[in-house]
Amino acid sequence: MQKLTLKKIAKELDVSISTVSKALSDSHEISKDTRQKIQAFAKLYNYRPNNIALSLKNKKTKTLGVIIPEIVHHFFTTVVSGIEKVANERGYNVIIGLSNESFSKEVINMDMLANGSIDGFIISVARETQLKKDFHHLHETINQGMPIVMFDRVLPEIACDKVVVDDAEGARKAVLNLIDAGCRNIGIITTEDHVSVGKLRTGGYEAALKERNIPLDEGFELKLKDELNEEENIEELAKVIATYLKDHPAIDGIFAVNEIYALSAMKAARYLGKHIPKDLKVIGFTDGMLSKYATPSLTTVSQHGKLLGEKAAFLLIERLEKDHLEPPFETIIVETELVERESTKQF
Amino acid sequence: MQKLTLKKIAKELDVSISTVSKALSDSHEISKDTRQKIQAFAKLYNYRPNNIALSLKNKKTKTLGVIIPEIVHHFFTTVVSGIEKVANERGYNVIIGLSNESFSKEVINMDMLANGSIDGFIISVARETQLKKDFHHLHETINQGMPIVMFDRVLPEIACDKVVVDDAEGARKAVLNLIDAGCRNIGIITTEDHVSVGKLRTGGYEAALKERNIPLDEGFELKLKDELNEEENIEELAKVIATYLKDHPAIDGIFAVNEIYALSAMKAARYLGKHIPKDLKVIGFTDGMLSKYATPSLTTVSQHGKLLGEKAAFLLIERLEKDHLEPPFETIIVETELVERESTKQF
DNA sequence: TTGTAGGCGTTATCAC
DNA sequence: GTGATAACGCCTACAA
Repeated sequence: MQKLTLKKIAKELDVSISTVSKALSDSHEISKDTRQKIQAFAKLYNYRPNNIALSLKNKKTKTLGVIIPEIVHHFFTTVVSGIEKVANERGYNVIIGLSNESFSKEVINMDMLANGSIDGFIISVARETQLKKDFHHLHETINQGMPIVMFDRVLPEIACDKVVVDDAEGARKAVLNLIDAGCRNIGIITTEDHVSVGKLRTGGYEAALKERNIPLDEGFELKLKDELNEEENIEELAKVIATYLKDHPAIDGIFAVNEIYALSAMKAARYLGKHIPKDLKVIGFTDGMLSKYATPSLTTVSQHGKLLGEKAAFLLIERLEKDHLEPPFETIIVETELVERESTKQF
Repeated sequence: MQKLTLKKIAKELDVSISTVSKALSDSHEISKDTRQKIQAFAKLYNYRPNNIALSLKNKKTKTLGVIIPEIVHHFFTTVVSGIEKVANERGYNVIIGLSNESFSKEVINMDMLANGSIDGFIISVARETQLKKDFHHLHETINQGMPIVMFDRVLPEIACDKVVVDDAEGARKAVLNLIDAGCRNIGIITTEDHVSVGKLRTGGYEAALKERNIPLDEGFELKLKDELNEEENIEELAKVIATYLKDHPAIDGIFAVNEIYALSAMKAARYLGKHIPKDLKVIGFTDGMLSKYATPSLTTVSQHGKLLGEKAAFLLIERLEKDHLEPPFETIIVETELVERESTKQF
């Protein structure tokens, strides 16, 4: 019971292939009789046109390539769900490629997909790519006429549509919230500078302090090495933060650029016998499961990942269907939202 | 700067298409001279064969279709990462389709992919599909010669390769652990019966009690309605569990069939002033982030999702490449592992 | 050593 | 109203 094709239908009903094709698209060129006969037959044996053949003919695959650094990651996962939603609504499929934060895997994955498998990319670049600043694969892709939409970790060097979280503003609002809650010595736990979003969030932190005339204390900025993000270094992470908190006993508020850092900060505070939120208030970035279920539950800056994914897919599909690959390009900023929970409660 | 094709190279170098094709596959039919010339040209302009054309010709797409109920879900996400790893190693791409636990979305998604876009499926069926027991889409797919590998939520009614977690045994080990830790009145928080894994885990729970001659108390089994799994019902969930715990004050151990239920049980216990693990020990199923970062950290049954995904991809690719679609089919059981943390510590 | 022709499944154009 | 033909990009058996 192999797949049915136009050819087989044609042979079976003793008509030509093109007659079948036309009949199935309900063309008025074909007599009502033959049309109905062919349609009935096709329906009975559940004929479906072969996507691959259509792709070859139309030079459109109706599938989007999504390249993300990691899939076991709540934020990216929400973005993908948003992409998938819009893609599906508009008849597109979604192929996922994982870079694992590696430059070469990102390149290989894109190469694999760029050769006809997809119509366009939605990508959040790997950390290593940001570090190396080697963007040849992105340039080549665009030069070949394949549109790219970047999200979250975007590159100013690349001319394409972008969807970003309002990182700086989200961080600013978070830090202002800490200040309003009475914190005066606010620390930040962030990533190394090459991670664009880490840098932006740090910028927002600094802006908020400046705005309220709180002097910036360099020592209050803790930049954590990339290696500490590995799963097996959970304990190590908390220890590093504990040391930092001990070295700066005045700190009464922490803004962390992600959930894990925030939770680790809470754990570290617990080691030191500090009560949260009484002695130390904490705000994280990325509103995932962890924040919701933590004890105390964690106040976070929600990024609306799903919405972000929807916008990215929308942007890409619009560009594809309008067949308009030239500038101007759009950058959509998705607003963040402060979700207040127990870790910043006032007494 | 459009994509380069054999045709264009042929015209450019004034040879025939087949010469180019042969030269690029380094065929000895072609003289060393022309071969080198063509290869150099192709390399210079970065020629890549078009995947779609290859797929059409070879009737192989080298891509796997993965259908899962949800992507914002740690377990499925780890499985996908395992699938992606093996797929990539063997030159396959991965298309993701989300069913959102809906029967019709599952059918639509599979239909969309089954028409040539992929070579085979890896699927964990939607809750609604298990409930409806309508498997026509799966049967049709298999009848058309497209192999399926089912994982986690598998159906005995379908003849295909399967990869499952050792649910019953994992549950049994967990409950035995509770008993050994001194619990005598052990409750279970589980799903409705139509969820296959919920049922299996409940079976393991009952087996463990029987094994240790602890009488089964029907009232100790709390079956939670599907609706309570929705995000917005977090608080509701904890309340239902709190009522249950209050109604059965003797309970000193809880086995929950997933992370959320386990965490909600801990929250409920906290409402009631019960100390964990002193008054109540808790074990969950699914070793995700939440368990690791909970306070107290949660003892769980780890399912090794990534390994499971790797096995599933391996099974599918093997079957595809051996071009052997007939029985016998294989069922691989991935062992679970009890990860002991604070929620079951003895005093 | 190189080139021609046919076919994978589809649709569109043009001829009958 | 129906059918033959070409084309999408590739590969390969078979000529030349």
